[in-house]
Amino acid sequence: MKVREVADLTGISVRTLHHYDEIGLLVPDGTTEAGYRLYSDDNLAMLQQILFYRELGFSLKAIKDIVSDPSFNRREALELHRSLLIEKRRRLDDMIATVEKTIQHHKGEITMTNEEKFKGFDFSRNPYEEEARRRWGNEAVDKSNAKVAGMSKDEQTALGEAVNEIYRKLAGLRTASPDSEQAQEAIGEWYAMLNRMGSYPPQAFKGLGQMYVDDERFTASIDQFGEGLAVFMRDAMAVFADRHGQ
Amino acid sequence: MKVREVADLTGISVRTLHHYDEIGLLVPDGTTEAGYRLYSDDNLAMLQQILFYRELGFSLKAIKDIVSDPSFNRREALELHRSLLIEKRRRLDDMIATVEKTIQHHKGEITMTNEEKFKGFDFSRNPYEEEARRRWGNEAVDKSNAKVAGMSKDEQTALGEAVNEIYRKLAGLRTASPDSEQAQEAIGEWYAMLNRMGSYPPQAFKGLGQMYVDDERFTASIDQFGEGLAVFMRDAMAVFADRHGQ
DNA sequence: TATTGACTCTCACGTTGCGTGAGACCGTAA
DNA sequence: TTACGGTCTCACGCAACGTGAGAGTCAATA
Repeated sequence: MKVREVADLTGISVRTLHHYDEIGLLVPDGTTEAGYRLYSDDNLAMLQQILFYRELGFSLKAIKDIVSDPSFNRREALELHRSLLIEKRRRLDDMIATVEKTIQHHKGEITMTNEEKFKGFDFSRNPYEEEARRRWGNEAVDKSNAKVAGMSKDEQTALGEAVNEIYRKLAGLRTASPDSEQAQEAIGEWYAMLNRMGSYPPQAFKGLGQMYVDDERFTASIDQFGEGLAVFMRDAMAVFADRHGQ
Repeated sequence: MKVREVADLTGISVRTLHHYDEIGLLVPDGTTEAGYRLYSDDNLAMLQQILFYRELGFSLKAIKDIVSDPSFNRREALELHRSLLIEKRRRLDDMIATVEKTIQHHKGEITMTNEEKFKGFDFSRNPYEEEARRRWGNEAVDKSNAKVAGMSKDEQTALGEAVNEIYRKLAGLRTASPDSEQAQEAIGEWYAMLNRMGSYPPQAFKGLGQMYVDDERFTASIDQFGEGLAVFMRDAMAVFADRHGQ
């Protein structure tokens, strides 16, 4: 496919495709003798990934790092996308609620604090680090700090909220069996998430799960999302690690 | 409130507030003798509006035009916000569905066309909407969007089904003459349908029909119901408009 | 065959919406 | 009165393209 066709298909501009070529983010697989860019189906799949991340507010540089990472797993990435998108929708819900409240407020029906007025619009004020320190203790945070520090505020916020999303999902499943399909799928998201921040081979993942139960600080903060969640996660993580390690 | 307080409350940076002051988008109501910016509650309300529009992707210049317009109606604006946010969420739903489909696709369970792969990613550059805004102005399009966005999922599904029904009926008639009684009756239903969503004077209706043929994206999607349907509809719509316009 | 007219290419500068210091002043708590 | 954090105004930097300019390409048509 030539530039124009790709542009029409995806809704982005020709200039944008040129730009992505320039910075090496999306280099077309082929060119005609005349120098026309020719995009393959693989290029299109890659572009889809790029647009996913762009929509989520990642910088092009960050996107390049992500998709060119050899450990980049398409399937896990897609599942991460899904949870990030869901998180974004949740934020939109907050904003919609804020608007509706404001409308009511204008009708004089209720009162709003200034803080309420901005609920859902609070993107850059990032609870990630504080919460993470609370949740995992300082060492764990320091370890992943290198990676996280390289991210933009938006990316960090997205991550922190995605973490909450996974916790909530797991909390909702915690009465099921840890080796149930749903539980394993959710814990797989958690695994993918952790591997965005650091490198966790299955054994480390399993050990981390054990720590959730052994270290009461972990237990306490995890169980905020639901009584017994830490134990459930430990078990699910163990099953996951055993199935995926060799 | 001083800059820092506003920044903390809203999650935007001090620099951003300075910037908004510089460009005259949000000038604080007062200053101390030392030159410190002092933001009033009105300023905060205005900032809320600004952030609404910003989140929706408007440029700061556009936002300035909007909020400084004397005819700017806070309540209507808020209701428009709500519907635009809901529309955005709907697009997010599309994207989530696309991701889920892609995940299934990776599992080899279903196949996807290239077009499907990009559904939901065609945001502001939506050619239909842009064109419609150019031709009939913003209010008509916004109102139509608002109406559709304000519907429940079920209602939207029902609407979509009704639209398809009319298309099918028209497709069945497309070999007849565009000014035949049957054709004119069916196109009349189409006219009624459109007027349920927005306001289309006969001339706009005629123009819309022309667009079905001029813009190949329209043509393609309409002709899915039958080869030549777009052309047939344009002709029938022109006849209808001529007969019903004054 | 020549000529459109739509498409593509590569520079290269312009624009938006801030980020990021630098250097100076303000305010209050010890 | 000295420290220390908040605030001010320049002013340059940067990402992600937009927007021509000028030139080559390609298929259809006169």
